[in-house]
Amino acid sequence: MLELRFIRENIELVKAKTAKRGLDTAMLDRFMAIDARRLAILSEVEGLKNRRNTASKEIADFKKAADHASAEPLILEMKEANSRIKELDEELSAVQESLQDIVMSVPNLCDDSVPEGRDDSDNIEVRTWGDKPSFSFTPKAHWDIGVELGVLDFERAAKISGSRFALLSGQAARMERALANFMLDLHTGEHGYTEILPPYLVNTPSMTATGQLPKFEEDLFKIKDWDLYLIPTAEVPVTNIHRDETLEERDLPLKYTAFTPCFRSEAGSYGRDTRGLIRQHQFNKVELVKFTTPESSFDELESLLANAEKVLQLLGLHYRVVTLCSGDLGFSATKTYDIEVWLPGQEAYREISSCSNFLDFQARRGAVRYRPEGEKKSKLVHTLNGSGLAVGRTLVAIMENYQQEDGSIGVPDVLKPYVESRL
RNA sequence: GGAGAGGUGACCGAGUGGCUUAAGGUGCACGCCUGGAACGCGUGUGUACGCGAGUACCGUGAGUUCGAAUCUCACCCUCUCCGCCA
Repeated sequence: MLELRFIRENIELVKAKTAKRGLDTAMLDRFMAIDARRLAILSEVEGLKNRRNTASKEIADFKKAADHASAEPLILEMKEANSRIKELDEELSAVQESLQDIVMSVPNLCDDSVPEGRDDSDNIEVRTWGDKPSFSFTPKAHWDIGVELGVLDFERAAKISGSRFALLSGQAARMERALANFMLDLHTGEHGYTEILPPYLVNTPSMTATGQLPKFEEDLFKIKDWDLYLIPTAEVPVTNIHRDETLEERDLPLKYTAFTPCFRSEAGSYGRDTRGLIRQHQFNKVELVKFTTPESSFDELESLLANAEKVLQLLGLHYRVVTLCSGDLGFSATKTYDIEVWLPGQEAYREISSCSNFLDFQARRGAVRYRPEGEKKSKLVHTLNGSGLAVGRTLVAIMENYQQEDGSIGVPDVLKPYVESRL
């Protein structure tokens, strides 16, 4: 969420940045009109309330002096003023509600370094790491490898749950677990993150703070008869750890990592990625979340990205980093890097991590502040997060990159302790 | 599900209709003191909206009143005990 006053005072900038994302700016014109009405009501009703407050004190003084005759006309005056106050208050809350609806659906301003573009084809490659592996045979897609090995079962998953669910067994299930442990050990042991195991069901205020609500409810699974949603990413519960809190600057940056399942309805992606593990209603992810000062958030974005890249480097998987263009950028983010891993079975780079800086956009919605050293006024923190990594897609990458001609799958060296300790 | 207790500022905690513009304490900031620190003393210390005077905010929402943290109603949450249960 952007600050109301900022929108009012920088309306042309906000419109330009919203247009850069390829979005309609008509709502911003409505914002200006409604906001003007709001200010007019505010000035009238606050004047009346001021009068009421002073009159109430006068009445109290008269009553104390047992001078009921002098108090009477004031009481009558206030009875009349109150009916006008009630009128204005009602209009004010209606106006504020529609203003709130608009402000909550205005996306974050994209950073100046974000390239202008329409969709993912306009994303800009920043760098690549490693090389595409070469094969003496034609590499297969992971769904063929997995089904042939008997470790991926999509048919039974469909029977149990439906489409876009998977059943992992044996080596695949164990490797998924090994990957999660490996990633968590790396981020907690080497990168200084604190491990979190959060709730997987969260309420409306939490979903609103991080930006999933009110605009993207159709992407979420909701629990019937409860104010609870299945998390689409650990970003939601972990960022909400400090909702409505004031942190101390010396404690920043706060760095958390969490391994959780993620649940997404994938509404509107009907024909896409129907085979394999790439696009599921349920998948596992190790998430990285940071709370920082405004001064350091862009540096922290670079190190967050480096922390995520490290996972792929240690696994020996070729990837590239892209900067998302304005049209592909998420609603709450000011800048996002995607890491795309190479999948030889599909001869394509596929997103395996998304690392974003949200500036104070989520912090304002969730009221996450910090007190700068030596200052008395608190400020909003900056929040960041990124996948470190999507575990299911990492499993896919290993299956496709480490496949052998005989149909078996090699185990990356760093993963061997995790896999073998389970045997 | 049944019974009871409670939700007040960064934190603890007083406060049952108008000297509450929320006591007191802790923490924090600044100043004094000190060679430097601790201790001590003093001052200050929330959020939102508004150019500002100011207005609003004591779990949430509605109500009573000239006036509500304080009274009424509904709801939410936390804790304790009982029941059920992984």
